[in-house]
Amino acid sequence: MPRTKTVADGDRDLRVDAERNRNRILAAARDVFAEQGLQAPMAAVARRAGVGIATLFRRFPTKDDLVTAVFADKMRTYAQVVDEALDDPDPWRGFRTCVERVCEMQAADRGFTDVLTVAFPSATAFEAERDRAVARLSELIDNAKATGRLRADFVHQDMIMVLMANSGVLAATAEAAQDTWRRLVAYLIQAFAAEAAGPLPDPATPDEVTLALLRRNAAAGDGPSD
Amino acid sequence: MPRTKTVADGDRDLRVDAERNRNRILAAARDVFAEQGLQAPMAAVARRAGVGIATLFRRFPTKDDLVTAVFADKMRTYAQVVDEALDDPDPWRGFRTCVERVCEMQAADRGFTDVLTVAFPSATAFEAERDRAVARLSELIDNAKATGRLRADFVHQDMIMVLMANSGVLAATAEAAQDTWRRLVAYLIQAFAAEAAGPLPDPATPDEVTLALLRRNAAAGDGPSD
DNA sequence: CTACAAGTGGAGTGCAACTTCCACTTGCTT
DNA sequence: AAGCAAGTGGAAGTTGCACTCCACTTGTAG
Repeated sequence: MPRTKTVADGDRDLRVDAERNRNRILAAARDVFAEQGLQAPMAAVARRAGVGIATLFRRFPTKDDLVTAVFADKMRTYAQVVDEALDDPDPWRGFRTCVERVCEMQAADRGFTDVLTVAFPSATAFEAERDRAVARLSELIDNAKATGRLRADFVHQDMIMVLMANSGVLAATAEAAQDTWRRLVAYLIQAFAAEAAGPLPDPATPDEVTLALLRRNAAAGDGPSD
Repeated sequence: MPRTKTVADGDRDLRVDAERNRNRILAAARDVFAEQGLQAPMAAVARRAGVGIATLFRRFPTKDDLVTAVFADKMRTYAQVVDEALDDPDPWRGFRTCVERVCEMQAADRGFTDVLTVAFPSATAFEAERDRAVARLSELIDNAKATGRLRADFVHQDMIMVLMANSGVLAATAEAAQDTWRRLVAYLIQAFAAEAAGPLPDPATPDEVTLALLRRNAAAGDGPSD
């Protein structure tokens, strides 16, 4: 038994060249998706990575697998932004910075915008990260509310709403008026301030929002019938 | 000279059955796009209209042509909403109603959401309507500002920004949490109130926003090169 | 150095969409 | 009533993509 194969879940140990190619593919996919969005053809990723298409599909049997792998990282980074915001001695400033940072990341990555707007792959890879992020975010929100600066009726689902809204602006302004998202975010943050508080419709439940965040293309098979 | 052919621009007078089919196609397209979005196949429109595909393409040589024809109407309706808002004796209430109504229309029509988010066809058909709408909108905005309720740094481009943002929320919540857009709009309107006013990044120029609104898929040929 | 399993690349397949072609039908003119 | 241009439907053509197949190459164990 030459190979030690201790790792079970998906990646047994690859031959060194294969491992190198795998990394190249991931890096290429990160770039390509960020630039062109998720609809970028697999061939483009392969070309950028300098490998054949077959190699790409051997490592990631389906496009969803590749997308998932690429964005698992990103999701981790998002969670990290929340962590950093928690370190800010001024929770309200931390909160605002968090919103801005997250939207900025979105603006820098067309692929992530697509993930929210257009389609999303298998969910499981993200759930752990998501739950952790939600917990931290709720903490941040509570702290900010405690200062009296964040309106009391803000809920963590609103953060996802911000991402969705930002997503729409980014998608529409990819070619022109590219800084529009900053204005949107500024408006929203001002709306989140306690002084601005007026009545709001009830938010969706966290579960509904999660569903909205992940579902999307699962319903691709709903029959248009006639 | 049997046929009177007075109408020059695109539609000479059709045979009565052809005219009937044309109307059926438009009605079908309106429905199909509203339900399924712009990515609905042409075949679905033909099927719904009860005509063959060739008939559809004879009337609208390209999918863009059909989309344009369908949404020229809608654009007119949008402009009308602004007109109604101008009639409101309370300009600030008129303004808020206008924002809500427009977003509501968007929510009711998945196709219009796509027009903003995903792609857009030839521009010319809309320009007249757009210019008129902008003029009326500016008037509405000025009136609302005069009451002191609308913040002074609001610009008409912000209305498009609202549509874009709403578009993102709607696209993401098509399957779940479908009322999220109402909460977004409520937040935004509160942000537009004078009391909430804080510093904002400069808006894009009107031209940039128009470009962003119409361009989108014109750049489909930009070479990903490597 | 040799052998072979793992790895590779590019041609090929299937599919879903837009668009075109063409043999047939039909409303309108005389 | 007859003729024919306008109109029609569905079958093909085309393109763009995800994904597969297979003859070849290469890292590595003995």
